[in-house]
Amino acid sequence: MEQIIDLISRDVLKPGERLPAERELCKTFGVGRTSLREALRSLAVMGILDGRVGEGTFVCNNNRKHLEKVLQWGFLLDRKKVQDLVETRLTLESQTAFLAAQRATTDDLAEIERALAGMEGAVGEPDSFLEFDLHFHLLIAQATQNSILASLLGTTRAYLQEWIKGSLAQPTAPGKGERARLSLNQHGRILSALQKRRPEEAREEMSAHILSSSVDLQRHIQQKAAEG
Amino acid sequence: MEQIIDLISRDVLKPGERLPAERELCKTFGVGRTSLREALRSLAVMGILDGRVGEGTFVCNNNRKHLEKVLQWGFLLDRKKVQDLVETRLTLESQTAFLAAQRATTDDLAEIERALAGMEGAVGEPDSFLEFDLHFHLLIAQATQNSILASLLGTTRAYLQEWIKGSLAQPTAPGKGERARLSLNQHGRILSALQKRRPEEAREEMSAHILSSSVDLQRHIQQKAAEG
DNA sequence: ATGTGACGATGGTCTGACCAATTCCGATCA
DNA sequence: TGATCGGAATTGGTCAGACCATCGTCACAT
Repeated sequence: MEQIIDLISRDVLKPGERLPAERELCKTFGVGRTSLREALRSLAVMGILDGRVGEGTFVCNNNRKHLEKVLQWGFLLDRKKVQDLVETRLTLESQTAFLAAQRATTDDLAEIERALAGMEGAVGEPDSFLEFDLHFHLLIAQATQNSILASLLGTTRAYLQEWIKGSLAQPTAPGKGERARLSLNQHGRILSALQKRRPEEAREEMSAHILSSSVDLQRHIQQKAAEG
Repeated sequence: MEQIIDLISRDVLKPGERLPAERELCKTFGVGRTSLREALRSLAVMGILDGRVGEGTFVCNNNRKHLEKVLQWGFLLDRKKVQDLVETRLTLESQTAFLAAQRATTDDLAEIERALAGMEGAVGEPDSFLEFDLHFHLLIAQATQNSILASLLGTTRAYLQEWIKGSLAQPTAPGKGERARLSLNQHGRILSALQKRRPEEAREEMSAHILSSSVDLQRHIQQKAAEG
Protein backbone atom coordinates (compact mmCIF):
# COMPACT_ATOMS: atom_id res chain seq x y z
CA MET A 1 0.00 0.00 0.00
CA GLU A 2 2.80 2.37 0.89
CA GLN A 3 4.41 1.86 -2.50
CA ILE A 4 1.22 2.47 -4.45
CA ILE A 5 0.33 5.52 -2.38
CA ASP A 6 3.84 6.73 -3.03
CA LEU A 7 3.39 6.44 -6.78
CA ILE A 8 0.18 8.44 -6.59
CA SER A 9 1.54 11.13 -4.32
CA ARG A 10 4.58 11.55 -6.53
CA ASP A 11 2.25 12.10 -9.49
CA VAL A 12 3.66 9.07 -11.26
CA LEU A 13 0.04 8.01 -11.30
CA LYS A 14 -2.36 10.85 -11.89
CA PRO A 15 -6.08 10.81 -10.99
CA GLY A 16 -8.17 9.03 -13.58
CA GLU A 17 -5.17 7.26 -14.97
CA ARG A 18 -4.95 3.53 -15.39
CA LEU A 19 -2.60 1.43 -13.31
CA PRO A 20 -0.42 -1.26 -14.86
CA ALA A 21 -2.02 -4.69 -14.88
CA GLU A 22 -1.99 -6.61 -11.63
CA ARG A 23 0.32 -9.25 -12.99
CA GLU A 24 2.80 -6.57 -14.00
CA LEU A 25 2.66 -4.77 -10.68
CA CYS A 26 3.37 -8.07 -8.96
CA LYS A 27 6.68 -8.33 -10.77
CA THR A 28 7.66 -4.69 -10.32
CA PHE A 29 6.89 -4.79 -6.62
CA GLY A 30 8.26 -8.28 -6.18
CA VAL A 31 5.23 -9.62 -4.32
CA GLY A 32 2.63 -12.24 -5.04
CA ARG A 33 -0.61 -11.35 -6.67
CA THR A 34 -2.56 -12.06 -3.50
CA SER A 35 -0.69 -9.48 -1.47
CA LEU A 36 -0.91 -6.95 -4.26
CA ARG A 37 -4.63 -7.50 -4.53
CA GLU A 38 -5.11 -7.02 -0.80
CA ALA A 39 -3.43 -3.66 -1.11
CA LEU A 40 -5.50 -2.72 -4.15
CA ARG A 41 -8.62 -3.90 -2.40
CA SER A 42 -7.85 -1.80 0.64
CA LEU A 43 -7.21 1.29 -1.43
CA ALA A 44 -10.41 0.65 -3.34
CA VAL A 45 -12.39 0.48 -0.10
CA MET A 46 -10.88 3.80 0.87
CA GLY A 47 -12.01 5.27 -2.42
CA ILE A 48 -8.52 5.88 -3.75
CA LEU A 49 -8.62 3.24 -6.47
CA ASP A 50 -11.38 1.76 -8.58
CA GLY A 51 -11.07 -1.60 -10.27
CA ARG A 52 -13.14 -2.37 -13.35
CA VAL A 53 -13.05 -5.91 -14.63
CA GLY A 54 -11.75 -6.25 -18.14
CA GLU A 55 -10.55 -2.66 -18.25
CA GLY A 56 -8.08 -2.21 -15.45
CA THR A 57 -7.62 -0.39 -12.18
CA PHE A 58 -7.87 3.38 -12.10
CA VAL A 59 -6.98 6.16 -9.70
CA CYS A 60 -10.18 7.71 -8.45
CA ASN A 61 -10.32 11.38 -9.28
CA ASN A 62 -13.27 12.11 -7.05
CA ASN A 63 -12.92 10.37 -3.73
CA ARG A 64 -16.44 11.61 -3.03
CA LYS A 65 -18.41 8.93 -4.83
CA HIS A 66 -16.64 6.04 -3.24
CA LEU A 67 -16.55 7.55 0.18
CA GLU A 68 -20.29 7.65 -0.01
CA LYS A 69 -20.11 3.98 -0.83
CA VAL A 70 -18.33 3.34 2.41
CA LEU A 71 -21.06 5.34 4.08
CA GLN A 72 -23.63 2.78 3.13
CA TRP A 73 -22.61 0.87 6.22
CA GLY A 74 -24.34 3.68 8.03
CA PHE A 75 -24.69 1.96 11.34
CA LEU A 76 -21.03 2.68 11.91
CA LEU A 77 -21.65 6.35 12.39
CA ASP A 78 -23.39 7.31 15.54
CA ARG A 79 -24.50 10.71 16.64
CA LYS A 80 -21.34 11.47 18.52
CA LYS A 81 -19.30 10.84 15.45
CA VAL A 82 -21.36 13.20 13.36
CA GLN A 83 -20.97 15.90 15.96
CA ASP A 84 -17.23 15.44 15.89
CA LEU A 85 -17.35 15.61 12.13
CA VAL A 86 -19.32 18.84 12.18
CA GLU A 87 -16.88 20.32 14.64
CA THR A 88 -13.94 19.29 12.50
CA ARG A 89 -15.60 20.77 9.48
CA LEU A 90 -16.21 24.02 11.33
CA THR A 91 -12.55 24.22 12.23
CA LEU A 92 -11.33 23.51 8.73
CA GLU A 93 -13.84 25.70 6.90
CA SER A 94 -13.24 28.70 9.13
CA GLN A 95 -9.53 28.48 8.55
CA THR A 96 -9.76 27.91 4.82
CA ALA A 97 -12.03 30.95 4.52
CA PHE A 98 -9.48 32.97 6.43
CA LEU A 99 -6.60 31.82 4.27
CA ALA A 100 -8.55 32.08 1.04
CA ALA A 101 -9.26 35.74 1.76
CA GLN A 102 -5.50 36.24 1.84
CA ARG A 103 -4.42 34.07 -1.03
CA ALA A 104 -7.21 33.52 -3.52
CA THR A 105 -6.28 34.46 -7.06
CA THR A 106 -8.68 36.39 -9.23
CA ASP A 107 -9.33 33.15 -11.06
CA ASP A 108 -10.25 31.46 -7.81
CA LEU A 109 -12.64 34.25 -6.95
CA ALA A 110 -14.22 34.10 -10.38
CA GLU A 111 -14.82 30.39 -10.06
CA ILE A 112 -16.30 30.78 -6.59
CA GLU A 113 -18.57 33.47 -8.00
CA ARG A 114 -19.70 31.08 -10.71
CA ALA A 115 -20.53 28.45 -8.11
CA LEU A 116 -22.63 30.98 -6.23
CA ALA A 117 -24.42 31.89 -9.43
CA GLY A 118 -25.09 28.22 -9.95
CA MET A 119 -26.68 28.02 -6.52
CA GLU A 120 -28.91 30.97 -7.32
CA GLY A 121 -30.08 29.29 -10.47
CA ALA A 122 -30.75 26.03 -8.68
CA VAL A 123 -33.05 27.20 -5.91
CA GLY A 124 -35.88 24.72 -5.78
CA GLU A 125 -33.65 21.94 -7.07
CA PRO A 126 -32.25 20.61 -3.78
CA ASP A 127 -29.96 18.11 -5.43
CA SER A 128 -28.36 20.51 -7.84
CA PHE A 129 -28.33 23.25 -5.21
CA LEU A 130 -26.38 21.06 -2.85
CA GLU A 131 -23.95 20.20 -5.60
CA PHE A 132 -23.14 23.84 -6.23
CA ASP A 133 -22.98 24.42 -2.48
CA LEU A 134 -20.37 21.72 -2.10
CA HIS A 135 -18.46 23.07 -5.05
CA PHE A 136 -18.48 26.54 -3.53
CA HIS A 137 -16.82 25.32 -0.36
CA LEU A 138 -14.30 23.12 -2.12
CA LEU A 139 -13.25 26.00 -4.36
CA ILE A 140 -12.61 28.13 -1.29
CA ALA A 141 -10.49 25.36 0.14
CA GLN A 142 -8.50 25.14 -3.06
CA ALA A 143 -8.02 28.88 -3.04
CA THR A 144 -5.93 28.52 0.12
CA GLN A 145 -3.27 26.90 -2.08
CA ASN A 146 -2.86 24.38 0.72
CA SER A 147 -3.63 20.99 -0.72
CA ILE A 148 -3.66 19.24 2.64
CA LEU A 149 -6.27 21.51 4.12
CA ALA A 150 -8.27 21.26 0.93
CA SER A 151 -8.07 17.48 0.92
CA LEU A 152 -9.08 17.19 4.56
CA LEU A 153 -12.01 19.52 4.06
CA GLY A 154 -13.11 17.63 0.98
CA THR A 155 -13.07 14.32 2.81
CA THR A 156 -14.83 15.69 5.86
CA ARG A 157 -17.52 17.25 3.74
CA ALA A 158 -17.94 14.08 1.70
CA TYR A 159 -18.77 12.16 4.84
CA LEU A 160 -21.31 14.74 5.91
CA GLN A 161 -22.86 15.05 2.46
CA GLU A 162 -25.27 12.16 2.94
CA TRP A 163 -26.61 13.57 6.17
CA ILE A 164 -26.82 17.06 4.75
CA LYS A 165 -28.80 15.71 1.85
CA GLY A 166 -31.17 13.93 4.21
CA SER A 167 -31.52 17.03 6.30
CA LEU A 168 -32.45 19.13 3.28
CA ALA A 169 -34.94 16.59 2.02
CA GLN A 170 -36.73 16.65 5.35
CA PRO A 171 -40.35 17.36 4.52
CA THR A 172 -41.19 18.57 8.00
CA ALA A 173 -38.63 21.36 7.82
CA PRO A 174 -40.42 24.69 7.84
CA GLY A 175 -39.92 26.87 4.80
CA LYS A 176 -37.60 25.08 2.45
CA GLY A 177 -37.35 28.01 0.09
CA GLU A 178 -36.65 30.11 3.14
CA ARG A 179 -33.66 27.97 3.99
CA ALA A 180 -32.25 28.15 0.49
CA ARG A 181 -32.49 31.93 0.46
CA LEU A 182 -30.83 32.16 3.85
CA SER A 183 -28.06 29.87 2.67
CA LEU A 184 -27.67 31.90 -0.49
CA ASN A 185 -27.40 35.09 1.51
CA GLN A 186 -24.74 33.60 3.75
CA HIS A 187 -22.69 32.38 0.83
CA GLY A 188 -22.93 35.82 -0.70
CA ARG A 189 -21.53 37.38 2.45
CA ILE A 190 -18.67 34.91 2.50
CA LEU A 191 -17.76 35.63 -1.10
CA SER A 192 -17.98 39.34 -0.41
CA ALA A 193 -15.51 39.02 2.45
CA LEU A 194 -13.15 37.08 0.22
CA GLN A 195 -13.34 39.69 -2.52
CA LYS A 196 -12.69 42.47 -0.05
CA ARG A 197 -9.69 40.51 1.26
CA ARG A 198 -10.88 40.54 4.83
CA PRO A 199 -9.69 37.27 6.42
CA GLU A 200 -11.29 37.77 9.82
CA GLU A 201 -14.60 38.70 8.30
CA ALA A 202 -14.48 35.67 6.03
CA ARG A 203 -13.78 33.43 9.00
CA GLU A 204 -16.72 34.89 10.91
CA GLU A 205 -19.15 34.62 8.04
CA MET A 206 -18.13 31.06 7.30
CA SER A 207 -18.39 30.09 10.93
CA ALA A 208 -21.86 31.61 11.20
CA HIS A 209 -22.95 29.86 8.03
CA ILE A 210 -21.83 26.44 9.17
CA LEU A 211 -23.23 26.81 12.66
CA SER A 212 -26.56 27.85 11.23
CA SER A 213 -26.68 25.02 8.74
CA SER A 214 -25.58 22.46 11.29
CA VAL A 215 -28.59 23.23 13.44
CA ASP A 216 -30.86 21.55 10.91
CA LEU A 217 -28.39 18.75 10.56
CA GLN A 218 -28.34 18.10 14.28
CA ARG A 219 -32.11 18.07 14.42
CA HIS A 220 -32.22 15.63 11.57
CA ILE A 221 -29.70 13.35 13.26
CA GLN A 222 -31.52 13.34 16.55
CA GLN A 223 -34.75 12.56 14.77
CA LYS A 224 -33.04 9.68 12.99
CA ALA A 225 -31.68 8.41 16.28
CA ALA A 226 -35.10 8.59 17.89
CA GLU A 227 -36.52 6.49 15.10
CA GLY A 228 -33.88 3.77 15.42
CA MET B 1 -19.11 -8.72 3.09
CA GLU B 2 -22.88 -8.62 3.20
CA GLN B 3 -23.02 -11.91 5.03
CA ILE B 4 -20.40 -10.99 7.61
CA ILE B 5 -21.96 -7.58 8.22
CA ASP B 6 -25.23 -9.36 8.66
CA LEU B 7 -23.80 -11.63 11.34
CA ILE B 8 -22.44 -8.66 13.23
CA SER B 9 -25.55 -6.52 12.96
CA ARG B 10 -27.67 -9.45 14.14
CA ASP B 11 -25.42 -9.76 17.17
CA VAL B 12 -24.46 -13.28 16.22
CA LEU B 13 -20.96 -11.86 16.43
CA LYS B 14 -20.55 -9.45 19.29
CA PRO B 15 -17.81 -6.79 19.54
CA GLY B 16 -14.55 -8.21 20.78
CA GLU B 17 -15.58 -11.70 19.87
CA ARG B 18 -13.49 -14.00 17.74
CA LEU B 19 -14.61 -15.05 14.28
CA PRO B 20 -14.38 -18.65 13.10
CA ALA B 21 -11.14 -19.47 11.30
CA GLU B 22 -10.86 -18.33 7.70
CA ARG B 23 -10.79 -21.89 6.42
CA GLU B 24 -14.02 -22.64 8.23
CA LEU B 25 -15.79 -19.51 7.04
CA CYS B 26 -14.85 -20.47 3.50
CA LYS B 27 -16.83 -23.68 3.80
CA THR B 28 -19.80 -22.17 5.60
CA PHE B 29 -20.09 -19.37 3.04
CA GLY B 30 -19.23 -21.62 0.13
CA VAL B 31 -16.58 -19.32 -1.30
CA GLY B 32 -12.86 -19.57 -1.84
CA ARG B 33 -10.45 -18.30 0.73
CA THR B 34 -9.30 -15.47 -1.52
CA SER B 35 -12.76 -13.98 -1.78
CA LEU B 36 -13.35 -14.39 1.90
CA ARG B 37 -10.07 -12.71 2.68
CA GLU B 38 -10.90 -9.78 0.42
CA ALA B 39 -14.08 -9.27 2.38
CA LEU B 40 -12.25 -9.56 5.69
CA ARG B 41 -9.60 -7.19 4.43
CA SER B 42 -12.16 -4.63 3.39
CA LEU B 43 -13.88 -4.80 6.73
CA ALA B 44 -10.53 -4.51 8.47
CA VAL B 45 -9.73 -1.35 6.51
CA MET B 46 -13.05 0.04 7.63
CA GLY B 47 -12.09 -0.69 11.19
CA ILE B 48 -14.81 -3.24 11.73
CA LEU B 49 -12.57 -6.28 12.01
CA ASP B 50 -9.07 -6.79 13.29
CA GLY B 51 -6.96 -9.77 12.28
CA ARG B 52 -4.20 -10.97 14.57
CA VAL B 53 -1.88 -13.59 13.17
CA GLY B 54 -1.80 -16.81 15.15
CA GLU B 55 -4.83 -15.81 17.20
CA GLY B 56 -7.71 -15.16 14.87
CA THR B 57 -9.91 -12.38 13.55
CA PHE B 58 -11.89 -10.30 15.97
CA VAL B 59 -14.77 -7.84 15.80
CA CYS B 60 -13.46 -4.40 16.69
CA ASN B 61 -15.12 -3.20 19.86
CA ASN B 62 -14.82 0.41 18.79
CA ASN B 63 -16.26 0.51 15.34
CA ARG B 64 -15.51 4.21 15.20
CA LYS B 65 -11.91 3.77 14.13
CA HIS B 66 -12.63 3.47 10.45
CA LEU B 67 -13.15 7.16 9.83
CA GLU B 68 -9.83 8.07 11.30
CA LYS B 69 -8.08 5.43 9.26
CA VAL B 70 -9.48 6.64 5.98
CA LEU B 71 -8.73 10.25 6.83
CA GLN B 72 -5.21 9.33 7.73
CA TRP B 73 -4.54 7.57 4.47
CA GLY B 74 -5.89 10.55 2.63
CA PHE B 75 -3.01 12.40 4.15
CA LEU B 76 -0.44 10.32 2.36
CA LEU B 77 -1.63 11.55 -0.98
CA ASP B 78 -0.35 15.00 -0.25
CA ARG B 79 2.75 14.35 1.73
CA LYS B 80 6.09 16.08 1.13
CA LYS B 81 4.53 19.49 1.46
CA VAL B 82 5.93 20.42 4.80
CA GLN B 83 4.83 24.01 4.50
CA ASP B 84 1.22 22.96 4.10
CA LEU B 85 1.65 20.47 6.88
CA VAL B 86 2.87 23.12 9.30
CA GLU B 87 -0.06 25.31 8.41
CA THR B 88 -2.47 22.44 8.93
CA ARG B 89 -0.89 21.68 12.25
CA LEU B 90 -1.23 25.29 13.32
CA THR B 91 -4.91 25.21 12.48
CA LEU B 92 -5.57 21.97 14.30
CA GLU B 93 -3.48 22.69 17.38
CA SER B 94 -5.01 26.12 17.90
CA GLN B 95 -8.47 24.68 17.77
CA THR B 96 -7.73 21.70 20.00
CA ALA B 97 -6.22 24.02 22.59
CA PHE B 98 -9.36 26.14 22.43
CA LEU B 99 -11.67 23.18 22.82
CA ALA B 100 -9.53 21.49 25.45
CA ALA B 101 -9.77 24.58 27.64
CA GLN B 102 -13.53 24.12 27.56
CA ARG B 103 -13.79 20.37 27.89
CA ALA B 104 -10.72 18.88 29.52
CA THR B 105 -11.51 16.75 32.54
CA THR B 106 -9.42 17.04 35.67
CA ASP B 107 -7.86 13.73 34.71
CA ASP B 108 -6.90 15.15 31.35
CA LEU B 109 -5.31 18.17 32.98
CA ALA B 110 -3.42 16.00 35.42
CA GLU B 111 -1.99 13.92 32.60
CA ILE B 112 -0.99 16.99 30.64
CA GLU B 113 0.72 18.27 33.76
CA ARG B 114 2.64 15.03 34.05
CA ALA B 115 3.80 15.36 30.46
CA LEU B 116 5.07 18.85 31.19
CA ALA B 117 6.89 17.59 34.26
CA GLY B 118 8.46 14.96 32.06
CA MET B 119 9.71 17.64 29.70
CA GLU B 120 11.26 19.54 32.60
CA GLY B 121 13.10 16.45 33.71
CA ALA B 122 14.34 15.73 30.20
CA VAL B 123 16.01 19.02 29.35
CA GLY B 124 19.32 18.14 27.78
CA GLU B 125 17.94 14.86 26.46
CA PRO B 126 16.57 16.01 23.07
CA ASP B 127 15.09 12.65 22.21
CA SER B 128 13.21 12.13 25.42
CA PHE B 129 12.30 15.81 25.56
CA LEU B 130 10.70 15.62 22.13
CA GLU B 131 8.82 12.52 23.17
CA PHE B 132 7.23 14.27 26.13
CA ASP B 133 6.57 17.30 23.94
CA LEU B 134 4.64 15.18 21.47
CA HIS B 135 2.76 13.51 24.28
CA PHE B 136 1.82 16.89 25.71
CA HIS B 137 0.20 17.97 22.46
CA LEU B 138 -1.57 14.67 21.87
CA LEU B 139 -3.03 14.73 25.37
CA ILE B 140 -4.46 18.17 24.68
CA ALA B 141 -6.01 16.87 21.51
CA GLN B 142 -7.57 13.96 23.36
CA ALA B 143 -8.92 16.34 25.96
CA THR B 144 -11.16 17.86 23.29
CA GLN B 145 -13.14 14.60 23.41
CA ASN B 146 -13.22 14.82 19.61
CA SER B 147 -11.57 11.71 18.25
CA ILE B 148 -11.43 12.97 14.68
CA LEU B 149 -9.61 16.17 15.55
CA ALA B 150 -7.30 14.22 17.81
CA SER B 151 -6.57 11.69 15.11
CA LEU B 152 -5.89 14.33 12.48
CA LEU B 153 -3.57 16.20 14.79
CA GLY B 154 -1.77 13.00 15.68
CA THR B 155 -1.18 12.17 12.05
CA THR B 156 -0.06 15.68 11.19
CA ARG B 157 2.38 15.73 14.03
CA ALA B 158 3.64 12.24 13.20
CA TYR B 159 4.61 13.36 9.73
CA LEU B 160 6.33 16.46 11.04
CA GLN B 161 8.09 14.59 13.81
CA GLU B 162 11.01 13.58 11.65
CA TRP B 163 11.68 17.12 10.53
CA ILE B 164 11.26 18.43 14.04
CA LYS B 165 13.78 15.94 15.29
CA GLY B 166 16.23 17.00 12.64
CA SER B 167 15.67 20.62 13.46
CA LEU B 168 16.39 20.06 17.14
CA ALA B 169 19.49 18.06 16.46
CA GLN B 170 20.89 20.90 14.40
CA PRO B 171 24.30 21.61 15.89
CA THR B 172 24.51 25.11 14.43
CA ALA B 173 21.41 26.24 16.27
CA PRO B 174 22.35 28.90 18.78
CA GLY B 175 21.70 28.06 22.41
CA LYS B 176 20.11 24.65 22.54
CA GLY B 177 19.38 24.85 26.25
CA GLU B 178 17.95 28.26 25.55
CA ARG B 179 15.46 26.74 23.11
CA ALA B 180 14.40 24.03 25.51
CA ARG B 181 13.74 26.56 28.26
CA LEU B 182 11.74 28.76 25.88
CA SER B 183 9.72 25.77 24.79
CA LEU B 184 9.17 24.75 28.39
CA ASN B 185 7.96 28.22 29.23
CA GLN B 186 5.52 28.22 26.34
CA HIS B 187 4.12 24.85 27.28
CA GLY B 188 3.66 26.07 30.83
CA ARG B 189 1.65 29.05 29.61
CA ILE B 190 -0.55 26.76 27.51
CA LEU B 191 -1.24 24.45 30.43
CA SER B 192 -1.97 27.44 32.62
CA ALA B 193 -4.56 28.70 30.15
CA LEU B 194 -6.16 25.28 30.07
CA GLN B 195 -6.33 25.08 33.85
CA LYS B 196 -7.86 28.54 34.05
CA ARG B 197 -10.43 27.47 31.44
CA ARG B 198 -9.63 30.33 29.09
CA PRO B 199 -10.16 29.01 25.53
CA GLU B 200 -9.07 32.15 23.69
CA GLU B 201 -5.93 32.45 25.76
CA ALA B 202 -5.11 28.81 25.17
CA ARG B 203 -5.54 29.28 21.45
CA GLU B 204 -3.26 32.28 21.45
CA GLU B 205 -0.56 30.63 23.51
CA MET B 206 -0.64 27.52 21.38
CA SER B 207 -0.50 29.53 18.19
CA ALA B 208 2.45 31.55 19.46
CA HIS B 209 4.25 28.40 20.51
CA ILE B 210 3.85 26.69 17.18
CA LEU B 211 4.77 29.74 15.17
CA SER B 212 7.90 30.20 17.25
CA SER B 213 8.92 26.57 16.99
CA SER B 214 8.19 26.43 13.29
CA VAL B 215 10.72 29.17 12.63
CA ASP B 216 13.55 26.80 13.42
CA LEU B 217 11.82 24.11 11.45
CA GLN B 218 11.53 26.32 8.39
CA ARG B 219 15.18 27.29 8.60
CA HIS B 220 16.15 23.67 8.89
CA ILE B 221 14.04 22.73 5.87
CA GLN B 222 15.40 25.51 3.72
CA GLN B 223 18.89 24.47 4.66
CA LYS B 224 18.07 20.91 3.73
CA ALA B 225 16.63 22.09 0.43
CA ALA B 226 19.75 24.09 -0.29
CA GLU B 227 21.85 21.01 0.31
CA GLY B 228 19.79 18.77 -1.95
C1' DA C 1 5.65 -26.67 40.69
C1' DT C 2 7.96 -24.81 36.92
C1' DG C 3 10.02 -24.10 32.81
C1' DT C 4 10.37 -25.74 28.04
C1' DG C 5 9.90 -27.46 23.79
C1' DA C 6 7.06 -29.70 20.35
C1' DC C 7 2.70 -29.38 18.09
C1' DG C 8 -1.43 -27.57 16.14
C1' DA C 9 -4.12 -23.65 14.78
C1' DT C 10 -4.29 -19.22 12.57
C1' DG C 11 -3.56 -15.26 9.66
C1' DG C 12 -0.46 -13.83 5.79
C1' DT C 13 1.71 -14.91 1.43
C1' DC C 14 2.88 -17.29 -2.86
C1' DT C 15 1.79 -19.96 -7.04
C1' DG C 16 -0.70 -21.45 -10.89
C1' DA C 17 -4.88 -22.05 -12.91
C1' DC C 18 -9.55 -20.84 -14.57
C1' DC C 19 -13.68 -17.67 -15.27
C1' DA C 20 -16.29 -13.60 -16.99
C1' DA C 21 -16.22 -9.20 -18.69
C1' DT C 22 -14.05 -5.99 -21.71
C1' DT C 23 -11.26 -4.38 -25.33
C1' DC C 24 -8.74 -4.90 -29.70
C1' DC C 25 -8.18 -5.95 -34.27
C1' DG C 26 -8.69 -8.13 -38.40
C1' DA C 27 -11.89 -10.60 -41.44
C1' DT C 28 -16.23 -10.23 -43.52
C1' DC C 29 -20.13 -8.23 -45.68
C1' DA C 30 -23.25 -4.48 -47.55
C1' DT D 1 -15.18 2.28 -48.66
C1' DG D 2 -17.17 1.75 -44.31
C1' DA D 3 -19.71 -0.52 -40.96
C1' DT D 4 -20.25 -4.89 -38.56
C1' DC D 5 -19.24 -9.11 -36.62
C1' DG D 6 -16.37 -12.53 -34.20
C1' DG D 7 -12.41 -14.54 -32.25
C1' DA D 8 -8.15 -13.61 -29.57
C1' DA D 9 -5.77 -11.23 -26.06
C1' DT D 10 -6.04 -8.69 -21.85
C1' DT D 11 -7.77 -7.75 -17.32
C1' DG D 12 -9.90 -7.97 -12.81
C1' DG D 13 -12.17 -11.63 -9.88
C1' DT D 14 -12.13 -16.27 -7.98
C1' DC D 15 -10.49 -20.70 -6.68
C1' DA D 16 -7.50 -24.46 -4.70
C1' DG D 17 -3.42 -25.99 -2.53
C1' DA D 18 0.79 -25.20 -0.39
C1' DC D 19 4.21 -22.95 2.74
C1' DC D 20 5.66 -19.58 6.41
C1' DA D 21 5.82 -16.91 10.88
C1' DT D 22 3.49 -16.32 14.92
C1' DC D 23 0.89 -17.52 18.81
C1' DG D 24 -1.47 -20.67 22.34
C1' DT D 25 -1.53 -24.98 24.42
C1' DC D 26 -0.14 -28.86 26.78
C1' DA D 27 2.43 -32.86 27.70
C1' DC D 28 6.93 -33.75 29.29
C1' DA D 29 11.25 -33.25 31.61
C1' DT D 30 13.61 -30.92 35.21
